[in-house]
Amino acid sequence: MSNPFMRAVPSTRIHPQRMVAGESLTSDLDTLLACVGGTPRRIRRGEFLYRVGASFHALYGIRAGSFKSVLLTEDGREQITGFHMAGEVLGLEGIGAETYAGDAVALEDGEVIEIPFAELDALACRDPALQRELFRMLAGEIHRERSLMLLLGSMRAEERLAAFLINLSQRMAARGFSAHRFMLRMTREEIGSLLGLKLETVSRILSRFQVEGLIEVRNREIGIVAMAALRGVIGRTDLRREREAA
Amino acid sequence: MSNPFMRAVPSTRIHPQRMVAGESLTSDLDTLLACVGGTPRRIRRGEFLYRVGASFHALYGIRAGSFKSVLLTEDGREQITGFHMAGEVLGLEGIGAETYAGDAVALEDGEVIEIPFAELDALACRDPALQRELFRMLAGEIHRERSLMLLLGSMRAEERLAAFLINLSQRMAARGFSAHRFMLRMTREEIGSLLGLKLETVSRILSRFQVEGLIEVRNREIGIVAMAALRGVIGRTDLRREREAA
DNA sequence: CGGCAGATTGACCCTCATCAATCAAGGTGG
DNA sequence: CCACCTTGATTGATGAGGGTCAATCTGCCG
Repeated sequence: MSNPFMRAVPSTRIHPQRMVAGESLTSDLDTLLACVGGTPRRIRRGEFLYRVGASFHALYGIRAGSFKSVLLTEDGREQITGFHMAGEVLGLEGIGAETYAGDAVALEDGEVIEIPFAELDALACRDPALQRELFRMLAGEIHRERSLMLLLGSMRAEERLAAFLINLSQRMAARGFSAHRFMLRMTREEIGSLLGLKLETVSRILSRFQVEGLIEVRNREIGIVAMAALRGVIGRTDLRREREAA
Repeated sequence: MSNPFMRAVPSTRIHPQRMVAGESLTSDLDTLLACVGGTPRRIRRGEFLYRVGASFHALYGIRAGSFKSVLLTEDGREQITGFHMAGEVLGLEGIGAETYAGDAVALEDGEVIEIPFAELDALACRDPALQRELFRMLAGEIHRERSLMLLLGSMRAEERLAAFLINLSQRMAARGFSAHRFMLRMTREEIGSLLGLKLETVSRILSRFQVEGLIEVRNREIGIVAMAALRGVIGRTDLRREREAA
């Protein structure tokens, strides 16, 4: 699983020399904006970008801030299906459907670009490159979700947390920020919701990782101390660990 | 969660009067074949339709038989991401990518139609309706996978099994077969792999459902005795059950 | 008939959810 | 500025749910 939580971005489209902290990189969003304009819109923490069932009319490119995608069951349970940061595009799952399939909520104040889908669609009919790009983004979405399914279906709690941290680290690095020290934008409960765990489990395992010298945790600030060891967590079974110790 | 495992098919595209056992219905596959031709190909149980990493060149419409989609982690774990039956289309996740994202394996002897994607793609550039149809199918795939994520992330073993059986029943009904009696095409282990459970748990819970009078199980033959009660399993917590009993 | 894959069932125990208490950090109003 | 409240995080105790190991059983095919 290369990227359990992040839309895969072909490395050929990244410009390493431009990877300075905070500078925006070539991304799905840039690709779209090169084709159509969009309307900027400020959004505040807790606000909904769109809600499940609302009629699909636009994609949203994230300029600043971060978001969560949320799904609901009819019996009231909710699950987070992803966290999203600047440069990513939200609302893709509405393409081909009449309505948005879930909620998108801002985790902090931010800014998005609203890209009307009608325009995009009209353009895509005449521009095969854009059409291909849209397919590529949808396929990326499918890939990302499959990776998460794999995590939810076959990993243990420790492995899930390790995979989550590694992924966040990679995404930060890809955006030009430090891969070893970053702030979580979401609560423990939200992390648990994504990973299929309870918030107490998330908290306990973060503490355990700290005791083991893998990471440093101070509230929402994460420092990755031993990346290799963190990667090693994925794949290890506790049974094995105990038997080796015995 | 309307359809945890099945690609959603808008009801307007179903022809109720045609729902006779075994007759093929209007499906994604028919829609594609109305646009482009395809090459029929017989396939035997256990054969691979395509493998992860193989270069993406075609979609496959299932004419007969059933298939599983499988994903692998680099550390060797595998997980099934879906079972597919006649009328459904495989390989969608390759659209927009260069390679197939997983394996597709036949669960029994069957027949597929190979639809070269190059042709489809060329047509889609000139035919907005076809383009829209492809987007719709991709969105359906995303929707199906999100539902499975929800199941994996928030349901208990009993609920997962109940959801699985209900979904199979609906799909059988949609294809004109009995919704109350059908054969499983996959092993307990494969069911477990889809649902994030071990084969013993699958077996135990099927037995429990039988004792409770919800279903009848004889090897791979499933009879659904109390559909309403089976639906009721989803949402109930065992704690609640025990406290009510006490 | 024997062999084998798949299914069932039991015994045991590990992982994680649950319940609950405490703590830290911010924000608000006096 | 401090008292107060709220939200989020940590940590402990306990037990249920489901994984693991293992024995047995069934049906099927050569």
